[in-house]
Amino acid sequence: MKIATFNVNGITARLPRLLEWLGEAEPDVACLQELKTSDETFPAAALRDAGYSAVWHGQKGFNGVAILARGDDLVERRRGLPGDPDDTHSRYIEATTHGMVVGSIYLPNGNPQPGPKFAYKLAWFERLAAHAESLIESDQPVVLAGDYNVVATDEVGDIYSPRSYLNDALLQPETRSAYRSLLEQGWTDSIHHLHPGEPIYTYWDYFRKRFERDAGLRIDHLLLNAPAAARLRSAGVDKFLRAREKPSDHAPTWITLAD
DNA sequence: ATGCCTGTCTGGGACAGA
Repeated sequence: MKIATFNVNGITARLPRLLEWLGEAEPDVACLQELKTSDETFPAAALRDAGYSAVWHGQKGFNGVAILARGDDLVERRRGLPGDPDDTHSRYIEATTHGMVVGSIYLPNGNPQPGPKFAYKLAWFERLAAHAESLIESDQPVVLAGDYNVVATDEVGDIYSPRSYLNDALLQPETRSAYRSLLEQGWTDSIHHLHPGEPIYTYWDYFRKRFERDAGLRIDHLLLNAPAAARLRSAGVDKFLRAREKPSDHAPTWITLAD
């Protein structure tokens, strides 16, 4: 069982890369973020032709999350996080498939900080933690996968160098503390668990030759509750896709679970 | 010291991203 998360940075512009990656990597489940398109314009037919059913929560121009699955039914169980009916951003969708609960997460970036965007990030993080608390004890495997917009530490496993990101919302103590609190509920950070300290990045800025220099960040994470973690076998990043024409600035990040 | 790129909506320039 292969489960992936991929911030596509615009599913319309990224459709060729997305389709070729689905064909090559063959994930059973794929969480997508930053669709940047409305519900009406989501390319469901092209994905269906590629063998994937989908649930999605779009938004015109920015945000937007989806879950794709093949080989089993995919049933949406929630769109949006509880706790703020006035939140208009499309940043969370949750479904059941293959006997698991899967959440696709696009946590707010939060820049510039301090400011209202950073406050929104921290508030959204609290709502995510409250919802995660309701999932952690599930007897079913639960996978919360997505772009958390958190660099967990200053260590080289998480970021090539913190120097040019010191002021960034992704590295702030409040952001890291929120992520740590979430993990302390009992979630396993898949890549960190299997590859502690290894520089395995999931995002590289488009400019300053950041990809060519492997000057990356690990901000896309797959969090597992105990029944899922017990089945964790491997984890990695499909860095090859970031090297192709018109790539996303993120690369697909994946785990495999024992069947 | 800095979105230096990129996508989207739009129709040229702003906004968002990290």
